[in-house]
Amino acid sequence: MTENTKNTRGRPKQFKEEEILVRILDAFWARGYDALSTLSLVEITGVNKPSLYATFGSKEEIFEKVVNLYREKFKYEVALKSLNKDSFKDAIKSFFEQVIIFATSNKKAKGCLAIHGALRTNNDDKASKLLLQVRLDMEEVLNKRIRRAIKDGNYDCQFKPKYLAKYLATLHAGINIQILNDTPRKELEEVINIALTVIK
Amino acid sequence: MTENTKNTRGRPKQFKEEEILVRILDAFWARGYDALSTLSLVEITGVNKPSLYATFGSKEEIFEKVVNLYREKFKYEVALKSLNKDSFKDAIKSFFEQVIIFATSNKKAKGCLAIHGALRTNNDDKASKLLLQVRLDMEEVLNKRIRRAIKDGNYDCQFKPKYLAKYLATLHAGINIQILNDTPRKELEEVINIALTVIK
DNA sequence: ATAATTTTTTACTGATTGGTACAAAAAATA
DNA sequence: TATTTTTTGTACCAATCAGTAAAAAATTAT
Repeated sequence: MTENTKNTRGRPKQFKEEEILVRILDAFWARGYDALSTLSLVEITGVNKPSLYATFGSKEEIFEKVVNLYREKFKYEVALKSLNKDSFKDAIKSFFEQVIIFATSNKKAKGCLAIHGALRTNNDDKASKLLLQVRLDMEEVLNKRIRRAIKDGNYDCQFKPKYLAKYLATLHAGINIQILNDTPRKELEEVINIALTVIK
Repeated sequence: MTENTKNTRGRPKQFKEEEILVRILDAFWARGYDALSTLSLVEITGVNKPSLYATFGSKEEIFEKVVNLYREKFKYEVALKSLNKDSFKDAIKSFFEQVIIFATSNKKAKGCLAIHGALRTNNDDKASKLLLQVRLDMEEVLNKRIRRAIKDGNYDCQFKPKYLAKYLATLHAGINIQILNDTPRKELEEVINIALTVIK
């Protein structure tokens, strides 16, 4: 499916779907849903519109595929790399360090797609709802990590885990706005230092 | 200037500039800069386009006027009502209570214009830069309140004031994303309770 | 009345939006 | 070689965008 394997009839595709999706992800990440026109998609990918539509569907469907790519990317580059540390506080601290690295890793984009891309999208659009789900997923991941720490006796939590998770998700969102403000990385780390004094 | 006072020549204006600006503020607040078309402005205000352009200027200039309205509104309805409390922690806590009330006060809009409206705007647009300035202003207000508390001996600050201010601004931004997520007010208050344990 | 001034109304501009019809091109099959 | 299948390239669609030209309407000043 992904490759133009032998024995397929018809003119062969002149691009690889995955490569194109990655390029489109970067573009949506940098500019949001509404601001990125389908003509821009053509210029960025080098694939003309009818081919894009035939392969990926409408703009909304393209965005849906891109968001799924992003979720995997975030999961592997941020959550998995940080949250499985033994010490709970180290894990959370590492999570936010990775968030900063991740949010500034895309040369053109600033911050997290789930936050910036979402907010640059009409509220009632399907795209907006997709990205809300990504944000809620993220909170759920933090929630699970908190409860694991409590269960394993690694963290004496003085708050309701649900609300601590929401606090961390709020912090994550806020950090991303700071990234949009071009706040230097060093200052973000100071903010996180203060924020995480609530733990332990 | 604001009213059609006597002794003015020419056909009288059929609207009051201030009332129109307030209605436009609500609309930009709810939908952001890009998503609100000039045609929508006409429908919302009942004033047709040439009159709007003659009175307020281009869409960007209209937005600039609207942002200034918003800044005053925020200043008087949030900052002044809360930050002049004697106790520093009470002041900050009250600030966030007011933020929540303010962000949910507009029936149609959710959250803070400076955050939602901004993020729904192209990064390189003038509108985006205007709203960045509003966010930085807000941080500066918090910064001043912190330094005043330290100077007056009301708060033994263990952090650099600049970074504590940035932390609070980050929290403010995050809270607004949570409001976009439709997080209930009660949960937001729990988040703030946790967040403000860093103080004292 | 008539002239001067300002606002409103209608109708429009060129540019851009998401999406598509259609035929040429390139491959496998028969 | 001829046919079938799929993708590509061109050229377009109606809708919407921000912004405006020009004349009609409503007022004050002469």
